[in-house]
Amino acid sequence: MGRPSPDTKQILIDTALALIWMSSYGSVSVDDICKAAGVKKGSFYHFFPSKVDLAVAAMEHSYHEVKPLYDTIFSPDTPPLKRFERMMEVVIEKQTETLEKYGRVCGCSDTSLGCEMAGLEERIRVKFEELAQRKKRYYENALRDMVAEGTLPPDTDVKAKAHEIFAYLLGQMTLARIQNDLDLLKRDLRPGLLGLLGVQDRAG
Amino acid sequence: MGRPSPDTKQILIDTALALIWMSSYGSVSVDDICKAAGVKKGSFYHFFPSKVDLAVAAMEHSYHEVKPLYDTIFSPDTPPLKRFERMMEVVIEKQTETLEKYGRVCGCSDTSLGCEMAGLEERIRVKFEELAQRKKRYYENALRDMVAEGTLPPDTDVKAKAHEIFAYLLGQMTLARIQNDLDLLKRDLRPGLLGLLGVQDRAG
DNA sequence: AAAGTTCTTGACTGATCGGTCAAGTGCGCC
DNA sequence: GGCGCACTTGACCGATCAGTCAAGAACTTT
Repeated sequence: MGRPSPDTKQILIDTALALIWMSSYGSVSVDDICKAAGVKKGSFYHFFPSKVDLAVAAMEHSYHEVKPLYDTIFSPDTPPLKRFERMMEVVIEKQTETLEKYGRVCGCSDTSLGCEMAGLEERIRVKFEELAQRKKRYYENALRDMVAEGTLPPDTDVKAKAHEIFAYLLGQMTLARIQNDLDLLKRDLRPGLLGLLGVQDRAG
Repeated sequence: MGRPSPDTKQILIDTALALIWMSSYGSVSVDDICKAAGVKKGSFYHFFPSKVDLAVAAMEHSYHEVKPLYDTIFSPDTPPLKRFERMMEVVIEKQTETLEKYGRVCGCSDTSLGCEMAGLEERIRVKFEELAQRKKRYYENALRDMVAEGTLPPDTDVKAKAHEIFAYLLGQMTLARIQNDLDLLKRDLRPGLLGLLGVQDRAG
């Protein structure tokens, strides 16, 4: 067929992301990905020198896909606390989507991949750290606005608090994934994050 | 040699736990475990019908190993807030141990195994859920004491708060594992958990 | 229209995977 | 002292693993 499909690479990335997110890196083979993507293995290795290269590309792609949404949620035009509240809503919406689309709660793909592979593949660890930094920057930015408006005390360690919030989100999503249960996330995500922010709950 | 080694089974469990904790379930083969344990594969399958059976046994074993410590930390003889503070110290001590012993921050073995395998092996999901429940019971117990002594408001949802704390710990440990970095854990674990508890930091 | 580049194809490799098996080997017990 | 059970051994299985390769097909460039 020659050079007909210029998006073969993108199909591979999308397929791999879905398969690995649903199960795990180790349990999804290159053959699995190729079969699901309708692409031959030779083509796979034309675009990606190895399986981990595809995984790294998938991490990068998944971030670029949600970045516009992050920019909207964390718009300086929105009151900072509302940004966090909107983010929690979106997290739950996204998890509901994967539950419907893939039949299970999938959690955060970067975290699952990172937890499994960061110790074995340095490039995955590096990519995770890069994306984590970029996400935490949104939180830090909002926290600084909260300090400015007086919602948080002026001596707040913004970087530390952003890390705490990130860890908490990641923990809740990972638990939801492992237990394949959205109800706990829906019930407990919000009050915990508000507690971390040090603001009392004034009901949804 | 006949029947010389009555602890072959235990050696296999210990070896498997260490190897899987360091890397991942998928990247450690039965051959790897046998080789590291100095046991032949036939013996492995004499004791365990499959690789996942060993993993489940390892999860169970790791819990029984720390249970006495949990009982000490969460002794009703200790003021409840102090229990949480002591637990955080122990978490950091344990992570420091694995860093020295295995050369990397390993996080929580159940979480890593659960995150990787819960969607593929129902028995691992079930075992994770059982152990998570048992750990959360310690937190709930301490939280009830905090309500009783007036540190927490009487309408506190103890189960929800225990879940939040569990998720936060799990998130911090998973991040420490992925980034292979103990410093963030040391800096941020404590203030975040105190924030979740709704008590201000009165310095360590 | 010829040459060069990009992509596809399918057959192939050696290594490794989880798991099996028959044949021992040494011990406790009658 | 011999029977039977618990355990060990090493060879073995078919399937699958990540990755390779030579050949060809379609497109671009000249």
